[in-house]
Amino acid sequence: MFSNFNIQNFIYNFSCNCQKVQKKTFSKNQVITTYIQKRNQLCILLSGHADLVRYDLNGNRTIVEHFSKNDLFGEVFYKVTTNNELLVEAKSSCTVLFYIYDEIKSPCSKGCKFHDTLAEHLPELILDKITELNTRIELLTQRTTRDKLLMYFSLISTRKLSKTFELPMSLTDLADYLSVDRSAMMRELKLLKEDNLVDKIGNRIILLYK
Amino acid sequence: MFSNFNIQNFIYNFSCNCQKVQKKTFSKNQVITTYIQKRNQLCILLSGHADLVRYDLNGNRTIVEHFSKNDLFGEVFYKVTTNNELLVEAKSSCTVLFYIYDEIKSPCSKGCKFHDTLAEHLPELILDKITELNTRIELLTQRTTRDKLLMYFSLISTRKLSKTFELPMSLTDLADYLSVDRSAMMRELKLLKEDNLVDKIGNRIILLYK
DNA sequence: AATAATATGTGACTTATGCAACAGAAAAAA
DNA sequence: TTTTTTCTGTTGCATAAGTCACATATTATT
Repeated sequence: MFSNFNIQNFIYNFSCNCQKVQKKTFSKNQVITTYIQKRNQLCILLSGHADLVRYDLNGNRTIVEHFSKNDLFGEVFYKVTTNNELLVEAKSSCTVLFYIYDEIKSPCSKGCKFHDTLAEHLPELILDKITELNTRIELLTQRTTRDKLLMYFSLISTRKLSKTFELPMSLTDLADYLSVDRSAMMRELKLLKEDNLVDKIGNRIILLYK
Repeated sequence: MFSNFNIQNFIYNFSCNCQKVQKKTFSKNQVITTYIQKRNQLCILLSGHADLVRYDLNGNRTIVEHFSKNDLFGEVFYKVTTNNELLVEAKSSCTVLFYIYDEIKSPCSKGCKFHDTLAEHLPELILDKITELNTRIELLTQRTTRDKLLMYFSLISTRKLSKTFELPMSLTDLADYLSVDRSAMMRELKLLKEDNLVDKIGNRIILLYK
């Protein structure tokens, strides 16, 4: 995912003098963080699964992003502009590395290698984030639930290098991720099966088209 | 829009030795650029209006982004991942500054001030882009056409600091931007008028709610 | 192991949205 | 100016998608 920069090596070899790095663990359904204005928090998901979730005034829940191991999140990647609540929820037990910035690009005054390396590689990391966001926009601009499902499956299939895969989230969550009604999505999945485009055993998907 | 960095001063005072900057003009409906893989092009719209447009296999057109004066675009902000065609179309006469990078973060070997300043401020510029993308995602995750319209109007209203404003694009384009059918959108606009939430005289919108 | 909680799967019904088609207004081109 | 093109506004109809409600399966919790 990350262009040239190996985030994994980086995370496991970091050293920090500035006391601004914290590692915390969370259990399922706990709120990992809420996004607020003017805070520059950067988080790395070391293990587990988590979602960036928004609740709107109508009670609709939207999964804005879905995070897996080594994914980065935090206000650094999401300047808060509207007043809808944004929070990151643990979908399973999670370990998270928290990092608070004063200034994004300036080097750390304490000579902290972690901070400096991160600042150096931030442009690449942000560009990767942009790619994800653009993909998400492409997904959301699909006009029908069917097209959203097919595109989503195609993305996962490409990522997993296989036409058969387990969904990385529950079907309930997938509906909130695609921004469609769950039961309507289930109906469409049934139609996709009937049309022999997709097979489905529980949460395992098998793409049948070439 | 741009955090600390004044893009306007920057553009009008640039100097460049590396011959990689070009200024071009376009007339309405001309294709300014197409997005392709592995090219690092950065463009600045000096005047006019333009759209980043995607055409899918079903013939649907989606306006991915709408650009006005001083907006930045190009592959730097959009790594091409899918094989859908992406192009920037002039909506009126446009002047565009083109810039080709070899490496995004490295300083210019020719000591080109333009290049260096841009590289220095790229993180901020990209973060601003992220904000736009996130706003766009929030717009697209609105479940109904009504909610999309209301949120879009609210965004423009905030930007223009007025409850009355001219739409920055045609209604036909707005439908492609919100990813909904044009006639269905027109119908919803009529319903918004009937419900006294919005008034509309041609392409001028007046928000009536507090 | 028993209970509770959450997720999946489905159907009947309503509503929102897309589609096609057209007329008039506005804008662009000749 | 006149002509052509594009945009706006509207309708009838078909269909996709949301709502509600419930049964069953699966997964946590006690």
